[in-house]
Formats: sequence, structure tokens, C-alpha cells
Amino acid sequence: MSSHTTTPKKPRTRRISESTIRRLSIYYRALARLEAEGYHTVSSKELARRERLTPAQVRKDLSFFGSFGTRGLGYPVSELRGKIARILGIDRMWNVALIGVGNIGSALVAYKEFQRQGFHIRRIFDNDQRKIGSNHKGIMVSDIADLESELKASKIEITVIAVPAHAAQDVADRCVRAGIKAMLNFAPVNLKVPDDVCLRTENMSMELEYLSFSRVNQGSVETVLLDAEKA
Amino acid sequence: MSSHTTTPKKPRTRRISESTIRRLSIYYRALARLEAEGYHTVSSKELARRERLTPAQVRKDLSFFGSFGTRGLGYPVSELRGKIARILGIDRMWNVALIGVGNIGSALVAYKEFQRQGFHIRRIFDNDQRKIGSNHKGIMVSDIADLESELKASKIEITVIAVPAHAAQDVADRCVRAGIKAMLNFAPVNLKVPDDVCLRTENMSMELEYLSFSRVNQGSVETVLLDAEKA
DNA sequence: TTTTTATTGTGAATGAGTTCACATACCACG
DNA sequence: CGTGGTATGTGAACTCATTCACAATAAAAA
Repeated sequence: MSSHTTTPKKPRTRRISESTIRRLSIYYRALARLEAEGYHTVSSKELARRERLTPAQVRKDLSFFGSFGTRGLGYPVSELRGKIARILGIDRMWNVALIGVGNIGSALVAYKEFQRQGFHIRRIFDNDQRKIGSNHKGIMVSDIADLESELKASKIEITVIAVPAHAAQDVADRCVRAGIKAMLNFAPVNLKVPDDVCLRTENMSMELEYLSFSRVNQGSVETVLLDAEKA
Repeated sequence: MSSHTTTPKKPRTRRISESTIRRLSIYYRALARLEAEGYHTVSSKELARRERLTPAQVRKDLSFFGSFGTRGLGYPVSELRGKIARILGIDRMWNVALIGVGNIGSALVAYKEFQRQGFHIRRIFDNDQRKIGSNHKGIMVSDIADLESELKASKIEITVIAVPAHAAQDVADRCVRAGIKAMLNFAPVNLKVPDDVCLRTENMSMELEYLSFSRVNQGSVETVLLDAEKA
């Protein structure tokens, strides 16, 4: 290997940070509101002001994906919104399966926001015999025993895991075996999945713990230090 | 103002990053499992392996709050767990109010994990006359009209906002006026609150959008760029 | 008691993400 | 058609977080 020439490995695959993608979601919603309010263009300054960000941040985030604005004028509201939808991949429908139809699962079935965003729950699974066969918003609950086969047969692309913590890793493993590459997990455990599988976890307890921490010591660590050491 | 002397403002209040606190929650759960499995000590290496982190990360995180380990041996499992509970402020009970008892709200009332972590729902509010006065797991639903007065009277410390998006900002403002300093928001909007109020938002749509993005272009931006520009 | 082994705690180095600052470019108006 | 005003897009500077690497030190073994 020639080490005296600079390797021309200018990585053609720039990696986008998680924060940038989260903010893209924020811009998307902000643009929807701006559109509803009748705006045709918006500056990075105004967008930033509305979402409590900095103008530079907005411009930098967008610049990763191209040049969408007009100098001196700003960004075209509805056009940019469409472009972001395309970037996020929400300009299409996604086939989703819900696994576990307990408290949280039931709430998710009824949650209209998902549907509105193009995420359609096509299958529901549970292991409770009393639930299997019952109807949830027009979807028959399937036996979780048939998970792998049904996931494959029904072209599911995303699974939502809403089973108890102790069962979650097993369910995740089975989804992986069925070829699922994207999962949203509501069980309060850190699931382990292969690198090529995208997993997001909504851990409400962790959020509450963060609130609790912030409340106890307002961001500073002094009190914590003292308390923890004298304890 | 003397500007020639270096201000001795060595900030006694080290700020802890959000990521560190999130990981503290992770360690806390991992330690609970280790305890259940009968371990008395654990090394940063083992803790890291289990949670897919690096040993250095584990040690650095903990070191912000003190020295909890023994060189050559590791950390005492159950003692460290207690210390983290103390740091996170979950070695006590928190009085929580739930605002909005629709799909998500109902699921949260029934969710036992909160209770188990010391977060007790003491009040429930809604604006629907049919729900007001009804009983949810032993708690009478109050009229949201009485929000401020009841929040104050019942020593609520944390509010969980589970109302529709369009009503969320108003509810948040009223919580702020009632002196609430910590809120967990489930409405898909970026709420604006004063700096001294801690707000966390669980936005499931945003998580799905992140999954969608990751699925469409496996972390790289190439396809996005091309698609977005030709569109 | 001394040596070996293991693992912490932490400054220093690296890397990632954010903000700054300004050249660039477009629109509007005269 | 030229000039003024304005906001983008981006390299460079900066700030914050993670990883490295090793001295410090406790336990176990000899």
C-alpha cells in the first residue's frame, strides 16, 4: 500500500449526526405551521427564533443536504418542507407491526399521529390467548408465535416493541431474524441488535429520571457530589 | 470593573452533560440486574460490555460524582446502585400530575414502571366533562379548569402533559404559572418554557422519522443528496 | 512481606458538534 | 442596468464530549 500519497478516500459518505436529524424533524413541523400561517418564505433567523435554535445551526443543518435557500430572501416554506420530508423518508408510507398490545400498545394503535405521518400499523401481535383474534381498530391480533413468518409475508418494515421488559430482547432477536432493520422500543431495557439494524428506544423512566436529576440539583453537580459522598 | 486580573471564577458548578445523565440511568438498570444475578462487584469493563459502551466512558461518567470504585477490584454493585439512585434523585418519591387522559394518558396511569421508580401520579386532569369525576386507578379526574389551584394545593412537583398538540403550550404555560419546574411532554410540539423549568419531550413521531431516515439511507447522506436535488 | 496482577481515576489527546464571520449571490428599487 | 440591502452557504475557530494512556493503588499470590 502506498502511504506517501494522500489516500483519496475523501469519504463520499458524510455521516449526519443524530442531532441534525432530530432538528430536521423540528424544522419539518415548524414549516408545516408556517405554511398553515400563509408564509411563502422564511429566513434561518426566523425559523431559529421560533424553535429556540441559532440561525447558523439551521443553515448548517440544511447545508448538509444541499442548497435550498435564496440569498437575500430565505427558504421557500412549502418546497423546503417537501424536501425535508423526502430526506427523512416520510414522503411515503411505512408498514409497521405492533408487538404487544397492553397499556402502551393499545394507546399506540389509537394514536392518530402515526397514521398521519405515514406510519401504518398493518399487524398486531400478542401472546395472550384472550387477545389473539380480537379486533383493534380493524386489525386482528395475531399470535406472536407466528411473528417471523407473518413479518416476512406482510412486508413489514418497522416493528414497534411494546412488550414487558423481560420479553423485549427475545422479541427483538426474532424481528432481526425476520429481516427487520428498524425498530422502536418502548420496553425499559437497552436492547442489543446488530449494527445494521436501527433501534430507537423510548424509555419514559429515563426521561423521568432526567427530570428528577435536574430538579434535585439545578444542573450543577455540587449538591450531588456532597450528598453522594457523605452517604 | 477590573479587567486586567483574571477573574477567579473557576466555576464551582461543573455542568454535567445530558448524555452522562442518560448513561447514569443505564448504569442504574444494569446494576439492578447485576445485583439480581448475585454479583457483588463489577468492573467498568464488564459494565461497558453489557451496555455496549466503553470502559473509559463508564469511569469518566462516574468520576464526575466521586470515587466509587476500588482499584484492582471494580465497583461495589449494590452500593453503587444506591449512590446513583441518590444522584438521580430517585431515592425518594415524586408527586406527579397527569394532564390529559386520552389514549396515551390512560396508558400512563396503568403503567406500573412509573410507580416502581417512585413517580406517583397523585392527580389527573382533563377537560372532557364525561371524564371529569370518573375514576382512574383510584384517582378521581379533576377539571382542568382547576389546574393551577390544585397543582399548588397538592404539592405536585412534576407534570406529565398528554393533551393534544394544539392545547399543549397553554397547559405548559399554566403549569409554569403554578410553579411547576419539571414537565414530561408527550404532545408532538416543541414547547417553550422559561430557562429554570426542565422540560423533556417524548415525541414518538420524531423517533419514527429518525428510523425512517436511517432506513432510507443507511446513515450516509449520498442518496439523500441526489434524491433531494433532483426532486 | 514483597511481588504480581488487576482496575480505577484522570490529565492529555482526539474527535464531534456548534458558532462565528464573511464572501457570495440574489432581490428590489430607482 | 446599476446599486443597496439582506440572507445564504461555508471554511475556520471554538467548545464540548469521548477516548487514550498511564500513574496510582488495592487485592491476591507468593
